[in-house]
Amino acid sequence: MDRIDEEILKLLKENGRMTSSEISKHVHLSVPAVSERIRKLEEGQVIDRFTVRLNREQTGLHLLAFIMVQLEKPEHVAGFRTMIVQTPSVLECHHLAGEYDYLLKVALKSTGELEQLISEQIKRLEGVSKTNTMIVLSTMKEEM
Amino acid sequence: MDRIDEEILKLLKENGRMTSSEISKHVHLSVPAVSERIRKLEEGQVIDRFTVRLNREQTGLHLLAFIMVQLEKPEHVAGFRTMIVQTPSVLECHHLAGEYDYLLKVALKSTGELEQLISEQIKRLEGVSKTNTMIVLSTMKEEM
DNA sequence: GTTGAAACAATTACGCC
DNA sequence: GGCGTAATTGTTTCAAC
Repeated sequence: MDRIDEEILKLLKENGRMTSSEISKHVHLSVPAVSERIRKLEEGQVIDRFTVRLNREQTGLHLLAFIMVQLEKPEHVAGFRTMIVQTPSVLECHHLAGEYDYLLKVALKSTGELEQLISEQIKRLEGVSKTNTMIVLSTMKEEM
Repeated sequence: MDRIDEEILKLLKENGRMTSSEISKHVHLSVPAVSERIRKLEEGQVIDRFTVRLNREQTGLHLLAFIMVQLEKPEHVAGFRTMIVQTPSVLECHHLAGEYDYLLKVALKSTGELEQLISEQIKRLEGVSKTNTMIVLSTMKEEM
């Protein structure tokens, strides 16, 4: 990972479909050299994967929220985990140190969907003792 | 946005560099038809952009945290905003409804860097009355 | 790392419904 | 508007160095 790799990653972050020939013009390297560097960045797991960033608003997901969840005992983690993985509206789930055990980032169509998620999916789970929901009004920055 | 568009988006989410000819085999459409659909998804802002997802661990960012920030008065927002935009370790910043005004997602190399971010950048700002930091132990799910 | 040829993919122009 | 085919153009891969 040298300066050129970092430059390539920066370009690919801005446009993941930028061609190696286009990148080669920026970093002043031949096309095979660029391709090989990208291949190695993928192989070395620096690049997790190429993906597409969707506009949630355009797909009807107008509501973004963070839900903090407290789980009573570790034996309830398996059921919680299953629910998280199977629920597409849960974008992120982090295990936390502190008062709450998990932080969920969820994208939904409406407050109705949020109510349903909290009442019928999260709070219904065994072991969920407390939740705390933060509604996002607007997003200033959102990167990976 | 029909079923085929959704299938294309699903494939591109998994691999943003998948070629149109590869996609065409999955959706049973000609290559120009696939290219045109992708172009329109970009034009119609459903696709925000193509990007690359990096492995934070591999790039030395071993610490992930969420910081909730309370700002006293709206006149302090401008300075806060500037700091957020200029700080690369801040991956996300959401304006919240509730007790805290902002939620930050930050990726750092160490707790030392976290201490520095909180003490020397965030708390030093005018108007920051309270912060609350949640350290991420592990991440179960992280999508866009 | 580079270059150049071969293989592959995207784009364009067209006709079709 | 949306699609397919075929020719052109552009890009990547593979070999040799």
